[in-house]
Amino acid sequence: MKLNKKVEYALMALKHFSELDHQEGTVQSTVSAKDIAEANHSPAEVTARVLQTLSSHGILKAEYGLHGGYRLVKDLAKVSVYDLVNIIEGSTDLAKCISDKECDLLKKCKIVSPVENLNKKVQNFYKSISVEEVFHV
Amino acid sequence: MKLNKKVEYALMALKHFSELDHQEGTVQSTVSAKDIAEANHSPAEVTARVLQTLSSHGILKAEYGLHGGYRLVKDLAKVSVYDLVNIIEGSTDLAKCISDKECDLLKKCKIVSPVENLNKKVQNFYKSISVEEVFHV
DNA sequence: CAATATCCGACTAATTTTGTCGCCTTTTGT
DNA sequence: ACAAAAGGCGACAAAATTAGTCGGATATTG
Repeated sequence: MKLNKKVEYALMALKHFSELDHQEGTVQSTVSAKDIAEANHSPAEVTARVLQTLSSHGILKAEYGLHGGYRLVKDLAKVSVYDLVNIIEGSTDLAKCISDKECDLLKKCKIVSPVENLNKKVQNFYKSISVEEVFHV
Repeated sequence: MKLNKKVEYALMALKHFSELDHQEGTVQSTVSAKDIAEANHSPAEVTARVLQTLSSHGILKAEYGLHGGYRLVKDLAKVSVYDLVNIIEGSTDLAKCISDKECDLLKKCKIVSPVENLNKKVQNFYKSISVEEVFHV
């Protein structure tokens, strides 16, 4: 039931981007992975990987080169916690058995549908919360 | 964000108990840890431990001896998913830092209150779902 | 008093999470 | 042209957590 570090780093990074104020009509400047990591005291390599993942999913946009880095390109009001966790962790399933075709136990067990039921409720809940909403306490 | 095995075993066990039909006004018969484990194909020792935990928290009642075992003594409509996870896992915190006084990172980081905020929302959600509700798909 | 239960501490094994390293490609400034 | 700074990515190593096992103690019943 815990958030993992990568999701935390992603949240920290997104918060960093969301706090950059930038002029109306201008393009927000880029921030390098290194700078994000330093600002958040998060390990550089891991942070870089997280940013790459966010970039490959269209939340950030990456730019190569000397003054490269990342830029926020998606409205965080339109990114749900569900989206974020799926992007970073790859799944929001409550139990492995839900996607696991080889689970002997759960084929026999009586709780597959109850767990699937709970799973849907939880996922819908996470879908209902945007990242922006999380930041505005 | 995943349920761990112990919680799954607990759900399976509770479902087992909830399906024992028993006469109005009579005491529900006991089921041993061994029987529960066999019925659910769950490892005996771990299952036993889970049942002990449920027992020490007043959800089941244990009886020693030859015809001993466990008996459901709490209305599952009054046990929330939040309760269950807390009993089995000891915590429902989304991030370690929330209870961890020694987290250097999070003292400096910008997302403690956002994460606490999200944490409360999630916990309230889990409080709103009873175990009985999970079983009645 | 033997059989069958729960109870519980300590331990091991397996898995997952977390972080690191090395090397690659792309872009920019000099 | 080319060095420096940036992202991209596969493979690996370390740490932490989760899952499961073992041994023995206590309680109850026939």
